Amino acid sequence: MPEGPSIVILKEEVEQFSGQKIIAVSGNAAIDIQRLQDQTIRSFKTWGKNFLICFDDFTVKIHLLMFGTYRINERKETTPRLSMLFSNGELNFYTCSIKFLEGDVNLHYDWSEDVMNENWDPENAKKNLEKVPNVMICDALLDQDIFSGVGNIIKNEVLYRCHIHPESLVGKIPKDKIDEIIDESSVYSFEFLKWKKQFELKKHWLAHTKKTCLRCDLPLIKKYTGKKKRRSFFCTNCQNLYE
DNA sequence: AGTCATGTTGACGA
DNA sequence: CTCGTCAACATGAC
Repeated sequence: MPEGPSIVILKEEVEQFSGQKIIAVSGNAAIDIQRLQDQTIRSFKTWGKNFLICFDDFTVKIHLLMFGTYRINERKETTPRLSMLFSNGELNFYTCSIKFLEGDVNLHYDWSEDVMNENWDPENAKKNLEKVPNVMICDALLDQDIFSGVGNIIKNEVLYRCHIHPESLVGKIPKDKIDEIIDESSVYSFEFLKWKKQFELKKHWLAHTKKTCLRCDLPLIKKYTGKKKRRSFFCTNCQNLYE
């Protein structure tokens, strides 16, 4: 379900509850969620795949992991991890990771690392990549401390668009291609957002889950690459391997 | 029906 | 202590 763009959609959908007081709270989260009773939500934020509910002195960090879901003004059959009731509706989260962050949320996150944040800084990403020359680009793109919000779909689409083999080593990739990868990680994330909202995300996949290269018509390779061993779809003819 | 997947954390052993 | 591996979590699509 969730790469960065999906969490941005979540944030947009719950804005109706920003500024609202939580009049009832329940759920099976491992932490003391009763702390939220009568608290007023000051803002919603996202950092990559992290959804943040900000209060005066603390923040609730929600990560949907692979299977997390949510419902707005609806309920599922199963017990929610966290359910919040407001005077104007309710918000329910299921099968997700929920933690507290204390104090100012800005002390917990570097917003320049989030490819969808207004403070996203490509130069910062470039510096971070220079620190890991021996890492495969498929792993680097999934590193949330470099490309916060990028997930496996975005990884595959960015590498295909940039003609880069996923097992290329960061330090061996030409500088101009590094710049292109960094730029495309943000550009594609916003295209992902647009297409996801139109319920036509999959229609626009060029490589992810595809069998054939649309450029040269040769079969795409499916391989679990890098230390993260996440599946990659790529064309050995059209994507250059730098090693 | 079984397999697999848009993800992360923490335990464990070498 | 650090590194790598893997189990755990848990749902829905095919």
